[in-house]
Amino acid sequence: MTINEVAAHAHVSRQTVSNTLNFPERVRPGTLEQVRESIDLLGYQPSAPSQQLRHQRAGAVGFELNAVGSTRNDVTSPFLVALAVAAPRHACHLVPFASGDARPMLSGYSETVQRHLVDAFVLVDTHPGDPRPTWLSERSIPWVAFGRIWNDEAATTWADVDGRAGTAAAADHLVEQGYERIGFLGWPTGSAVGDDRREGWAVTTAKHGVDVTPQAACEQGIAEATAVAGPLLDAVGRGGAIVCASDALAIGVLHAALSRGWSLGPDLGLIGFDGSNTADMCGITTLVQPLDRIADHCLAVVHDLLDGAAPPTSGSLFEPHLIPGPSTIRNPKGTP
Amino acid sequence: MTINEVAAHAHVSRQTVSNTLNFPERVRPGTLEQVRESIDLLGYQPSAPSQQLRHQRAGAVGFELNAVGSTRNDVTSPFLVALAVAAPRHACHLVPFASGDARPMLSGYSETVQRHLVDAFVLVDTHPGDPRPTWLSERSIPWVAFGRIWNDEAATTWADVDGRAGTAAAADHLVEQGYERIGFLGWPTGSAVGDDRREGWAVTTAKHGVDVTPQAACEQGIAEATAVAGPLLDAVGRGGAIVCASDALAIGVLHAALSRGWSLGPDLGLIGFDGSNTADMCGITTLVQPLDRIADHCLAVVHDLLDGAAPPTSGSLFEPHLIPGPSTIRNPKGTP
DNA sequence: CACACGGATTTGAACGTTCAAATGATTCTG
DNA sequence: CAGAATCATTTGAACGTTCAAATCCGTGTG
Repeated sequence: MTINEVAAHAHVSRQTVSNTLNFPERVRPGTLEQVRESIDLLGYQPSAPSQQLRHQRAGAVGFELNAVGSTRNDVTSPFLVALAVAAPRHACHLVPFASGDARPMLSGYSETVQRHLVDAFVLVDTHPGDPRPTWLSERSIPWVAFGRIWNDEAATTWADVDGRAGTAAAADHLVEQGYERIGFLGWPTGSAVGDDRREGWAVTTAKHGVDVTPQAACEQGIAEATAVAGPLLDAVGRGGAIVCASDALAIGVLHAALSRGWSLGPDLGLIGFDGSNTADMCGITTLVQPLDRIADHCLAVVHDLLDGAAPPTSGSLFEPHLIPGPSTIRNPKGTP
Repeated sequence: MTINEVAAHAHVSRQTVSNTLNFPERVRPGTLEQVRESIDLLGYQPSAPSQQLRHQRAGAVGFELNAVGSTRNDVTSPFLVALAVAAPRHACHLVPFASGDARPMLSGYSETVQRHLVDAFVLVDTHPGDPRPTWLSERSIPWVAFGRIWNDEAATTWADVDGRAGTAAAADHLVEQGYERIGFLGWPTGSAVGDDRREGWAVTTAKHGVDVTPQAACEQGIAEATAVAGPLLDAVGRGGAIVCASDALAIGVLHAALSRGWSLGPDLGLIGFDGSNTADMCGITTLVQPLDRIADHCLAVVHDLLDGAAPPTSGSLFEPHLIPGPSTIRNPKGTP
């Protein structure tokens, strides 16, 4: 089904059909309706390759998939879904690609742009020393990152979750639920994300005058968390609570708690971070990242960049949303 | 960088450049080398939109993303990565799309084909009554499924994991490790996948003459598994083992075991299914699906269909691979 | 030495779309 | 009522590629 077939059916020229879709105000109302009828009747949809060729724009955004399947899988994979949902709103589609292990790091990026398969990228799993932002900027290829850009203070095309606000909300929630001893399990000091999340907890427990606020740290992982959870559980005691920097850590703590015969909620308040499926299935209260809004923001940014607009004046932080689960219900059915 | 610029640089016509890439045997050796030099020097890569337009083929495969983020997330999301890795080998790329909740079920499929964004689909999360296979076949749009096709016995364009072989390997492994009482936790009878997995365990434990083989069933979910795990643990007793139909179920059993103070391995042998990240992080022995091979097979099938080849004579089953973890080490450091 | 033959290379056309310019139809103005 | 102005519509050209047909050029043959 091509534009010419529609034109023939509606007894107009191909350009009138084109105008009907792109500049309806240029077409006389009567003709407009008639053409629209033909379009609907024939189910015409313009061919993407033709438009891409004509416009010299792919209308697509590249997305490197290596990260999915890594430790941060819980976040990046739902984020990809959020991007796919948001894409139609920005008149674009996604092209995921995986740079094979054997090939140069950035080959996937250069190939997809050079072949005009994509005209911009969404980066995930950005980290200090990440070569991608500078590499792309040097070639003036538009990009936006989910996650802060550590290399370059001046970079503004990024969106991230407000970890501080998240753990603050977690601490608020625990106090509200009646927990009086609130610990924190995070990652070793030095990672900006981790420090941010720790600080939200620290400031907020202080604000509420919580007395017992032990903390511990370990690498991201369930076994790692279980290993260091002991002293933390001792410190907050039965009936205390722990805020974790990630859902994996929370699950590790859960295992440690179960091993001592503590049950989630009454014996231990527990809050994770990221809104992973597993946390939900375990009944752990968690901080859900607003991935739909973040995805929308990312696509809006690259869309504007492609239209030649100036980059935003700063990166964007999005507050996570606390989803209460059984793990923070202190009195399942009863009065305080 | 277009073919014309390369042609000018190499002092030949555009068609010679085209032939250099597509039919090198038509080009005189001397010219060939000279043109190749220009191509390398200028870093030319043919434009995908042009080729798509000319060939009337997108060279892309559609992939519906709704399923990712669902309960089967653990499998579909790594499968997408496997597809992305395999895609370059089949000279194609992926176009993931999400049918928004508000819109008709199959709109994503019809739009992407009509716009020539994709020319085939890989289906996941197929289920009895799935409208997609017939809908696509009626329109003679090539497709292949990861998961059996329940509607249509005659369908052969699918690949799936051999659940029976998987749980059989699991039972073998447990016997080999010295476990003498081996139970099974699966899904309610009726789901073909679940029944298949149950049977592998049943047949193999019988073969080894295992005496104590209790079983139980519940819906897919961690809490659900924990809820029904009690009697099963009682039946196999301390030092027994349990094979599960999925990793989520295994984690549910793990929680029940931890609550009784049992430790994985010595007190309870535990095996999950699917090779999820979480199972790995929990140290649970699991059956990893060969997603890379399955992805490769799927893309090969649609590629052949697009070339007009006849569909395969039957669907393909792939045996999962058992990855041993601490959860099936009966004697951490010692003799039997 | 004219001529057919073969391989190497070039030119024309087309894929479906949209921009720019040209044409056609209508109304307004003097 | 001729001519200008405005609006609606059509035609030509181009995006980069590849297929098909045409041209070129050196060789061997009658």
